[in-house]
Amino acid sequence: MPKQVDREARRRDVVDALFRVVVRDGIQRASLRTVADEAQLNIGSVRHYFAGQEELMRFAMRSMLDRVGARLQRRVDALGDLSGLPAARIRDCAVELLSELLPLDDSRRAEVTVLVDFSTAARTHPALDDLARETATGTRSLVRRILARLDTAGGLRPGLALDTETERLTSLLDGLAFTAVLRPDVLDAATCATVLRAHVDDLGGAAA
Amino acid sequence: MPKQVDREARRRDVVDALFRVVVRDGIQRASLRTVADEAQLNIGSVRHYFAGQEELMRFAMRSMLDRVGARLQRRVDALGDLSGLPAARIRDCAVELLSELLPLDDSRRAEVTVLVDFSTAARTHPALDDLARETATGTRSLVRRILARLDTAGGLRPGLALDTETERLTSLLDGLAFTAVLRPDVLDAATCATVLRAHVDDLGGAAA
DNA sequence: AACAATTTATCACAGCCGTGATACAAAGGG
DNA sequence: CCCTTTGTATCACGGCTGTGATAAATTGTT
Repeated sequence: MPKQVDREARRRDVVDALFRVVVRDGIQRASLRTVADEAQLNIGSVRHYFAGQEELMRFAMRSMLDRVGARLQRRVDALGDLSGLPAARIRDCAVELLSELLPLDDSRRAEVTVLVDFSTAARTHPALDDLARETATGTRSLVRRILARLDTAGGLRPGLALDTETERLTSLLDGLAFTAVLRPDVLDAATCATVLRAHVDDLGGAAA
Repeated sequence: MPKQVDREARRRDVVDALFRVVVRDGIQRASLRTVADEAQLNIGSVRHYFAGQEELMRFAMRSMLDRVGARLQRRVDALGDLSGLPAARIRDCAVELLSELLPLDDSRRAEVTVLVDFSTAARTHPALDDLARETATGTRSLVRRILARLDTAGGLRPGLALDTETERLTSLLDGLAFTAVLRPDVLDAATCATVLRAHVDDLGGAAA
């Protein structure tokens, strides 16, 4: 076989460059040429590893979903078995886990920025539709599982509907992420965390 | 004086055409040429009424802010004096008012779609920054006033911090609007309304 | 009728874009 | 050494963008 180049690694390099462009200049500016420049590659090389713009975009969004999903899974595994723990402790874990979806540091800010740009772009780009849908349903699925576990541990006030609470908490997270990314001058990371904490505590009952 | 053309009316026509393009194809596709076509005007005419792309965009976003703001003000005026009313009734008014910010029908869906597109675009378009900021702070200001009035009417559970609750409710609204506009298949109008209702009721206490 | 201001309509230019086609370099297997 | 495969680089094309410059049509006033 000819040249020995790690194809997958190259693709990841290109996608990383694309993420930097999206975070810095927005998804509109993420053309094959600008991404190639950012990756210090020739546009011909980029086109060698990706069939075209659409495949690059889809692969990039899929990579981001996998990345966030993997980190979440790692966090879940690290928590281990929670059965028998006091409700307050489980609430802490819930906050910790959900915090992964908020732009509380530069790394997560970059991720959420990319996801917001991709999700909004998907509205008018059919090629990204299924991935954007997966993003929305994935978050809901995670939130629902967390609330369910919280419930079985007695960490949920009686009279709350799981369906409604799932949408409520998910929308709260989405809104926090949205504004924290787009308007850091209006909503900073600390306030983000405070609001999430307040909501989860509130779900558990009056006692702080 | 020469030709008799209502300059402001023409500008409004162009802006309405721009909104239609943004809702249909996204803000990226809202070029001078496509907007002129949508308005059934020559690009030369559009450029006669607007100095350039930037002024058109700014004027359009300002128009949208004014439109939503005016409708909100009308709603507030229609409510009249609420002092002395039972807390439950005030909660109803709060829900009614805040529902204006959610895409519960086609008209509001179009508005929210435009605002989401403009707000995300503003992240990388300095010309729109102040208007996007105004959007975010305006919503917060409204939510805060509503919560404050709810509080004085005894419609707020004790132990809630106004600052935090303002951010919480605002983020909830933003998240609902965001997903309802981008993923109507995941979050429909009815669920939107249900969640808002549940949150406001929850702020008032256990009793539904 | 003549004029002037407004409005409408075109043309041209430079700059992006994605992409097809193609040439060239490099590297490992025969 | 040759040859095939892989990677890199470049050119050209059509299409879109905003915008400057300019012409033409329209309309009210004088």
